[in-house]
Amino acid sequence: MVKFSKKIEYSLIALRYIAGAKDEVITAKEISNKYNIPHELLAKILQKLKKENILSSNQGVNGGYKLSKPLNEISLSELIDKIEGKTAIVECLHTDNVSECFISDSCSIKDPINKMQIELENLLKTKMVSDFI
Amino acid sequence: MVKFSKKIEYSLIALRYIAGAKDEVITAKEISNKYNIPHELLAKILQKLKKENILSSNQGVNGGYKLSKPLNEISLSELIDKIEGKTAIVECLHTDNVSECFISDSCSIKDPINKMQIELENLLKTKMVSDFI
DNA sequence: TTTAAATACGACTATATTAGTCCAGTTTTA
DNA sequence: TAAAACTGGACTAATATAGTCGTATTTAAA
Ligand code: SF4
Ligand code: SF4
Repeated sequence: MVKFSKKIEYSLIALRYIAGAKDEVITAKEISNKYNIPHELLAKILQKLKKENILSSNQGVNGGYKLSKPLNEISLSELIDKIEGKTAIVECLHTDNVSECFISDSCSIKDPINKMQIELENLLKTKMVSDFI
Repeated sequence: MVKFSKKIEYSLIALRYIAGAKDEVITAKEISNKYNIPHELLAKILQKLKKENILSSNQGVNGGYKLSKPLNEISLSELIDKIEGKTAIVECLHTDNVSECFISDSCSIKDPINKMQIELENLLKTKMVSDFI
């Protein structure tokens, strides 16, 4: 029910490492070597973080990634939404999604579940990536 | 990252229904009909809830389930643990489990993740099943 | 005493999600 | 021009969730 995906864990490890490093830019390889994270997978994640404006990158030899903003300005909520895509705790609360729960009409717990979702979101919003250091 | 499983949703719907019904006992069929929940699946869930002492049951004709304790004494945390089995938000925090994350030795985020887990658990412990009404 | 309605249990299949791999680019510096 | 790095998409593998099936047992009532 509540579980971090590896993508999120790898993101946190990588962001933390990049934030703490002295070098101007950090390569995916350096991080994947240091933490035994599968290189191709980590590369994908960093690319995504770049696309989402959490990282910026230089290509070519001596290229790599650096932070676009400090870690205390990135909430866990934001990170999750950007890495995994915005999700809801139950089917019927997805906004963008077309799939509909076949119980929906008769469902008796929608409202309280909705409130629960908000409480969880609030917790995730107040947790900053910088808190994972 | 945070998602209710159908088993939990069905549990909540069923518990709520059983708590609100006047009849002495409620059958799995009655609930599955009313809410379009797959009967066999719901039956499994109710059996599990019985085994975990949240429900008690009578077999045979006119049999069914009733609550073993009031809903305000069952936390969401307890329900999840009993239905899905005790889980942790990351591999390395599982107590019973033997599987080990291959990053574990070098992992830099174990401690803060651990704290996060405790915060989430606290939220789930304070939410009672009776709050889902 | 037979039948039907119900729980009980375990194995099985199907589907969805997550994790990880592969390959063929492009960019940049030495 | 070669090597080091990012870029991007398709692919496969592994795992977890959701749902099904078959068979047995219990029990009240006809
Ligand atoms: S309608 Fe009810 S059962 Fe279906 S996804 Fe929403 S909360 Fe869950
Ligand atoms: S060791 Fe680190 S990466 Fe591995 S499961 Fe624990 S927190 Fe996640």
